[in-house]
Amino acid sequence: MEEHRSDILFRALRDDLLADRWSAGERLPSERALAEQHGVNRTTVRAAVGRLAALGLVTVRRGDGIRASGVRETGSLDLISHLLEASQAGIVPLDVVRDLLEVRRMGAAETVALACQRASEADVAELKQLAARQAGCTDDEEAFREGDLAFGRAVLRAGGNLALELLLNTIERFYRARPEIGDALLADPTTTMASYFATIALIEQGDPGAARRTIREALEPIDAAALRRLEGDS
Amino acid sequence: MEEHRSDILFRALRDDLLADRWSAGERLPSERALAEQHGVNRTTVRAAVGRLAALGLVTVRRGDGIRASGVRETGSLDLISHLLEASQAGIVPLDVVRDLLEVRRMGAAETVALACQRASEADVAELKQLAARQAGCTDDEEAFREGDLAFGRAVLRAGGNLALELLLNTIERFYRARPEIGDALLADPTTTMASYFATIALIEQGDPGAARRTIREALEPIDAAALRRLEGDS
DNA sequence: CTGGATAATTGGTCGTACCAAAAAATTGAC
DNA sequence: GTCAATTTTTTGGTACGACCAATTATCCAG
Repeated sequence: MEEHRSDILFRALRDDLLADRWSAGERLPSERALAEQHGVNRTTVRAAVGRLAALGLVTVRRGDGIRASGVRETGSLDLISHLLEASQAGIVPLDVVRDLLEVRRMGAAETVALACQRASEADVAELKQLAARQAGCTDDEEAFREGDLAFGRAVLRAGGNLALELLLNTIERFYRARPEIGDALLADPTTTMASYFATIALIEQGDPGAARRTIREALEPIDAAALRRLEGDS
Repeated sequence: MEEHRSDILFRALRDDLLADRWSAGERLPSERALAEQHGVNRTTVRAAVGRLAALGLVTVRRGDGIRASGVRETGSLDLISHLLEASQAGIVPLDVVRDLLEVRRMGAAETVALACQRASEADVAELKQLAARQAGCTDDEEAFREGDLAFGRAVLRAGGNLALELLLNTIERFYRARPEIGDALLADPTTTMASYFATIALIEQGDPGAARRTIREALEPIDAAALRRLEGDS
């Protein structure tokens, strides 16, 4: 559990910012004031504010102060993992999940499409090997899950787009922050295995456009079902 | 110009990390050691390391230390803006631009597709108004450019996907860091205006699949041309 | 009112000291 | 000798207090 004092302060300020306690451009209290208000040292405040700045929630300028910056205009995608956590934020969590799943579909379709264009024979061979290895551990849930990630990363690498890899990292961080979401997306091993071979077939076929359509159409019902499942829980 | 001592140290460590000076999981020198090596206070080191951690380049644990984490596995998309800057990094800048343009095409296509599904009549009316306003300032370059951003954001808002908005923020930060890239993507106002009306028509048509294909096909030659132009410069 | 010098505010860095978590070294039982 | 528990060391997290530098707000002369 995160319980550093700077983490607590970070969360508090983050929630306030996401709840629009300060409008864009408005100045937050000074570091000294924040320190006194929250009963911590200025060192701690600076650590928390630094994280806010990295997320694009505030901009800090010496002599001026800490200014809130519009979330929608300057926020980083990394913010996504925080939107669910923010208790007081005026955003419905399920919308965030839906949005992220849409981005995931988009990223997955593009990844396979790029792999269609750029995958080498060695890449395809590796994918086949990974798929085969997965077939051997359909009973060991944890190993299967890890192998699933490895397969996804291999496709990503075959696509040869670093930006896309980084984008998927952010999404993965999101799953890690909320395991129940990752769980809701899991299908049974048999279905998953079938998707591996379908993906490999698409890549060998080499038609990016077809790959985009196929992947999208395959994921849409899965995501919709996951969303319904999550809706039922809450 | 950034010339805070923590910024300088941040860049130095970032470049070393991107150049794989430390392999994934390996420990960097302790904060105290880094402070001495770089002739700076530990406070400054902590500020720099905090930024690295926010980018997913390192993980910091009390008692353990600062460990490098594989860029491809845990890096944030925000890293993209830094990949070009990193002088010693073993990555060819143009590849990064190509990768990011691919992500941009993907995001743009998805944005319009979502707008097809979710744009209200008010949204479409706003888009038309923004396009009309742009028609009125085809000669004022700066105003036109600003209006262009506003139009893009309006489409994004019509799509109703916050994650996509945040994703585009990151890409925009990238342009801001390297203005020559944004410049290379600019078309003449007449062409741009035509793309506005084409976009609006697509949204009114309401066919997401068609929108994705159309937008993608429209952007591919533009991006390819920009890439060639950038290649010629270097 | 206006423009420029001046003062007050605010973030950036420094130095030191101490706490807490993790890892490394030591010790001791078997 | 081996391995477990314990102690020591290392390392990040926080606290004060002080001073520097950029920005803004203030005040005063013209």
